[in-house]
Amino acid sequence: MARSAIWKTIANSLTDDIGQGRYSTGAKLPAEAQLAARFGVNRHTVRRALAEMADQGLVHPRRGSGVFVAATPTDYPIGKRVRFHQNIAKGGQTPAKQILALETRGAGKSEAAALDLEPGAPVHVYDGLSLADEQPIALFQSVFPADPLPGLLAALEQTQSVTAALKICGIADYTRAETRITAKLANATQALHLRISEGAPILRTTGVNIDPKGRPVEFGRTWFAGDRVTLTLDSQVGH
Amino acid sequence: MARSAIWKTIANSLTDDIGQGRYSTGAKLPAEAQLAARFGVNRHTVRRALAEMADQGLVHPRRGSGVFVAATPTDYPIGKRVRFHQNIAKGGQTPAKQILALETRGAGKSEAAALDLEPGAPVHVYDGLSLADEQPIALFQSVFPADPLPGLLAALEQTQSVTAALKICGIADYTRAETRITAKLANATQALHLRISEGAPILRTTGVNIDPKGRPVEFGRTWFAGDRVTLTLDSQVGH
DNA sequence: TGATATTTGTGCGTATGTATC
DNA sequence: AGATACATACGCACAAATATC
Repeated sequence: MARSAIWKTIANSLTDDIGQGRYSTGAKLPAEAQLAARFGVNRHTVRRALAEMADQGLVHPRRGSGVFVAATPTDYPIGKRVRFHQNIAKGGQTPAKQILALETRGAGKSEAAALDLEPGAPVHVYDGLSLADEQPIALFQSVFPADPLPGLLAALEQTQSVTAALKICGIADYTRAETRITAKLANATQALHLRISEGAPILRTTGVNIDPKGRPVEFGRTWFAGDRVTLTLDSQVGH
Repeated sequence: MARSAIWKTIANSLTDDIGQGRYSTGAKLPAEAQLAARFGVNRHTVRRALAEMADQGLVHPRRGSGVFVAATPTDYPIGKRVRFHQNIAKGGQTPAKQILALETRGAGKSEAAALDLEPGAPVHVYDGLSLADEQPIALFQSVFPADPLPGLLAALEQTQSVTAALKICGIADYTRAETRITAKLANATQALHLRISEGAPILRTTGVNIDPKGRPVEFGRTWFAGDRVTLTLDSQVGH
């Protein structure tokens, strides 16, 4: 049996090192020259192994700086009930939210369509930033019909939580009716807030939440930092 | 009542033009200078309108070339049953698949874990390209346990369809057990196959399909061109 | 291949109306 | 009322990418 290529062995070894926690997330690997010396191979061979690992998203090189262990992305379940606080807490991380803007204005076309309103009807808009363990995870914009929810903005300002604020306004439960997902590149504003570089990959989801009677209560758009989040869908049922 | 900004009016007007089909997808809008003349405003004002539309993904500018109407992305439902042919055909487009590679080899670690096999156990691997209306939509790699499916590669070569090939091998139905989604940037190989530029956004999904008895039959990874696809999840049920 | 025109991207300066303190 | 900040709009010039001949 042919033994596998040296670079594969090295890649496996380093992958194992990372898996065993000998290099923690964000840590810098030894320089390529040092790794080459350790494994007794040419630097090119180490580079081939690192290239493979970078392609798999395990590490990311920074020219002139070093090769760093990539942060393992946070799992974010997209199911019938999407709850940021629960999702993050379940993964053992500490959730937090930061308010960027709270306002009431007229609904745009797509917002009106999603919420089943007339264009221009008053809506509450909540722009914010979601964090896990102090690290920005996602930018979001939630749009709510204003008429049935007069006290929502005040509740949001207090709690910062959509779930809690809706409960205060009399909506004890809501479920996800539809979700759409695309990939985008971060623009300057998103990059700034999410502390990623411009042009980094972004997962954009749009979703509509409905109350138990089927009335839309929230139209949400979320921009996840692609490097930090994996959306997971567990055994969902179609139509 | 304050009239709204000129640039907003222009953005609405152009958005309407696109919606009405006066500019079809892929078409080039008149040059900024011409639009400025048409609306009787400064070029900056037109640019502000176009910037808004670009931010919403309605158009995308190409320096030196023009501003083009963005293609409306193909909807791709991710539900309990994920079937490429049906998904595309339902959207009124013509599906096609192109085989890039068919082989049998030993399972890697992650593949073995997903398929509930020992690492190194034989697996069939199907690398391919999915197209809708002749346009590349996604790259995929499907991995199947080889032992229970001896004739699979031949069936795949004939039909190019996973569903059909599995049926030939005695698996009449299969459902999606788990799906994971992240955003990446296209590398050179992916860019080449998908005919997008390197660094363009990619939607990567990994999923496991199981037969009615709950045994994993396929471990699939798919790289969607982010600009051309929107994943949709309709009313799924969690855990 | 190379020169030229076209088109978008960027920067600066100026001016005006409208909120906000 | 005054000062300040901000959004909007116009004008000009040049850089950078692309298209064309």
